[in-house]
Amino acid sequence: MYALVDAVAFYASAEKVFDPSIRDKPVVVLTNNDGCICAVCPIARKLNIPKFQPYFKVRDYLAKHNVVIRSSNYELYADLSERMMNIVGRFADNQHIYSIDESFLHFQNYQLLIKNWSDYGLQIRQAVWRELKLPVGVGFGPTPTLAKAANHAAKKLPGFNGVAAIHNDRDSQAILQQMALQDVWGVGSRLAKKLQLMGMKSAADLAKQDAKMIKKQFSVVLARTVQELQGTSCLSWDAVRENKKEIYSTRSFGQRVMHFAILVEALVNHAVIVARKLRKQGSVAKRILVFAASSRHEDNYYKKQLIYDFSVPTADSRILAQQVSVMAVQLFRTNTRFYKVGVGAIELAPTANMQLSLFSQNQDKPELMKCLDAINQRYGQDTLKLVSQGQHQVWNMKRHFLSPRYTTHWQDIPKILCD
DNA sequence: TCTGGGGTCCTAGGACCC
DNA sequence: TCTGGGGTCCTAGGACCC
Repeated sequence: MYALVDAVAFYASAEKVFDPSIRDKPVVVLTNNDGCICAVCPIARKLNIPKFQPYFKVRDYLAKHNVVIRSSNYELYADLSERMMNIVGRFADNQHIYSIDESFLHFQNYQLLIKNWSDYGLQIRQAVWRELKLPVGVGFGPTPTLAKAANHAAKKLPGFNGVAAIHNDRDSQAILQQMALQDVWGVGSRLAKKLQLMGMKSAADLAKQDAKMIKKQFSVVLARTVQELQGTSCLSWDAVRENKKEIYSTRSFGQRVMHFAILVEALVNHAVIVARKLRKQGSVAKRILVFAASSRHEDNYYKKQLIYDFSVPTADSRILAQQVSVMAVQLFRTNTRFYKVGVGAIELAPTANMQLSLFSQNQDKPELMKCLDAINQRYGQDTLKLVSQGQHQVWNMKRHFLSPRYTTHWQDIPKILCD
């Protein structure tokens, strides 16, 4: 049995944890640079506020309905996420953290002990609420895709109170019939449209399809989804938590950037982030991609990207940063209003069998990196950093509606005032 | 003033080679 | 008369997810 546990409108709910005064109000959270709406709490959802709309387009509507607006407070969310994952992880022998607010659980030994999955889900829900004041949804199913579907039902369909369990075909039929095609994990708006043209109306119709036919007409990926909906596990537990094949760090600037030095500084910071993520999953980069672009919404849209192959694959922050700053020279163009830059490691190898080059000296200092990670882990990100990462980071993002970093900064710790 | 997220994986089509 | 293949690698862009 699998479970998927995730938070209800995680970012919006996280904002409510330390600010009970907004718990009964509609709350939305904006993406980086306060660009788009990325989380809508259940109360705000009733106002039909669409996700991923540019904020400036709905600003008046939000103001009219007294919607509370918050910028993304990643430090707060990351910390709450970690706590939530720890609580949820206690309930199974295997956990895979899928995103900041979702984790899959896999029950092997526990399976024998659990009599009633719905009750068990309720226990998970109650534990997270009691210890963290975050609402979660819990879905159980014989495959990861069905667990996802059950989770969707738990939160969106009437009759389930945040917990749903699929034990057999009858259960899955009942839920899939009420599910839209694009609510299936792996089916987006594009695929949903095509499937509708073939006469399918609900997730249940997709589940009825012949996987071989789907593979022929669409892709392996969708064929897998169909089989998963039918109750055949295709994503083995190991596949669910496989290492990433690409690792990116990209960001748009708070203001347009026209200076070379600032562009380089931003790119170096992305390189450092990519290097850290690589080390975390035990990979080294064989090939990296670096890009810089102006805004798509502007005339003379400019984008340039470059690829570089390391003769010796690496996850060393210094080496990646160095290479990226060399490449920045070719990305830069004068009189260009740069809007977004990024670095990606697009071909990876495991650290364990690192290929050494015959001709070039290996500059990697894994021990130094280990030390750097340990210090930053303990004292906060970028406590120890490269000089080229810069001091002030003027290019950083715009966050006008930022809440306090309640759990990660001493000066922001909640105070209880007594008269 | 003027605004438009970030991350990962997949694939179609082009370039190149023999 | 006049035609003409197939594999690999690369890359941009698409699709999906949250």
